[in-house]
Amino acid sequence: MARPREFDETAVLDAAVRQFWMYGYEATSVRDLAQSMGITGASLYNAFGDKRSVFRRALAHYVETSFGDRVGRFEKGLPPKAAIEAFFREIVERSIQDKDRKGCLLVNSALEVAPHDPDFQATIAEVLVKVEAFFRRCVQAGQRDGEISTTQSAEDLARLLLGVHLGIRVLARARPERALLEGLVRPALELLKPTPSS
Amino acid sequence: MARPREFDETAVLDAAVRQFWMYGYEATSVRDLAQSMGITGASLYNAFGDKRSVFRRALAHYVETSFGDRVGRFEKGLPPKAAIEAFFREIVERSIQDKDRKGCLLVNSALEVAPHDPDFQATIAEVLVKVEAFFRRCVQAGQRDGEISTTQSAEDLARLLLGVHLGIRVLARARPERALLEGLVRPALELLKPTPSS
DNA sequence: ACAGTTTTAGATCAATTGCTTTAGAATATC
DNA sequence: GATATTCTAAAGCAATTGATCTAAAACTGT
Repeated sequence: MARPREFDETAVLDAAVRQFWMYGYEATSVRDLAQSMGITGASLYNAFGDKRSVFRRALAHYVETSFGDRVGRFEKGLPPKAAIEAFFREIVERSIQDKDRKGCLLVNSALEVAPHDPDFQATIAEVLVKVEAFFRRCVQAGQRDGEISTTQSAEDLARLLLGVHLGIRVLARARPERALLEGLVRPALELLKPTPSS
Repeated sequence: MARPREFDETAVLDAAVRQFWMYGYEATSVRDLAQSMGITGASLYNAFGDKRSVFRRALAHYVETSFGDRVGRFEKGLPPKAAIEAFFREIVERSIQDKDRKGCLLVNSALEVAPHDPDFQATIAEVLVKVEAFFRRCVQAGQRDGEISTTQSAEDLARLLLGVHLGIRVLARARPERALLEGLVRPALELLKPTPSS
């Protein structure tokens, strides 16, 4: 019963993601946002409420299309250890390819916005728990199949993989060098190998 | 031949470090800075030039007193493997203790300011190279002494330790939980152990 | 066709940003 | 003790910030 919105919501969200991803929350002004989203400031406030809400929506959109998609592709389509390897291979490759050094919006936000915003703190921590849970499921399945070592608990191995993952995301912004990132992953994957004796 | 400065430079730098550490570069205004440093805005510009320069000095001061001090204490006073363990133990402990979730100013800056500022990009990358070099020296020395495994190259093990370190720094801001951080470090240290067979 | 609603665009708001200026107080050298 | 220099304090600068308002344009349902 009224004039319909002229813009596609997921399309403008993609643009918002890109902007926050490149410049962070604080350094992105509402005008920057509106321009890159191709809408006016009034439309932005009309459709989303305020800057924080745009960010909230953008972050959720990013997590869904980035991490969620990756987990879906690898966990269901590959054996556990291969899923872990593919996960890291893809992230390393994208980190090296990305000339903008954007890193990971979630990790960037974990450092920039989480510490001073209880809401985002909880949201971001939850996602990190999900990343850890993904690794844990893979490790547990691999341990059952005998393709992953059982000398360390699945919990600890998952924690290590989470940490390695976050480390890669930091280096992707500061030192996106292939030798460094691949060399970092190599020992981590080696740690998963079962001991030849058992 | 003129009126001397009324404030102690390292004291105000400590205050600047604390401010940038807690709120980041963008979210810290010059007024915030001046107030926490206990000097006026004019004195700040008089003594340091501009906000960027204050940050540059503060970051250098932080690296020196934080990372530099730690390396000095552990590398010279402990056997190589113990130095690595002490390094991680101290960082984990401080991360858990810190109610402000400040994390590490260097890592925070690597994500916030490095990607868009070539100067800081180089500076921060250099420090990360030094962290990696510290780990590599420890691993190499440990491998010579036989207390660290030689199944992986010292270069790769150092890269892994660097990545684990950065991962801890991220989690320190988002999920500073003892079980998580200690569980993360455990497999990494296990990886260093020489194989019993050799 | 009309009424009702919601979109747009652009001007505009007060507040804050990094930074400068002006004025005066304080000190080392001669 | 006079001079020169550099400090501090506070007001003030233009630009930008997040957010709002007014009005005109556009669409749906009756």
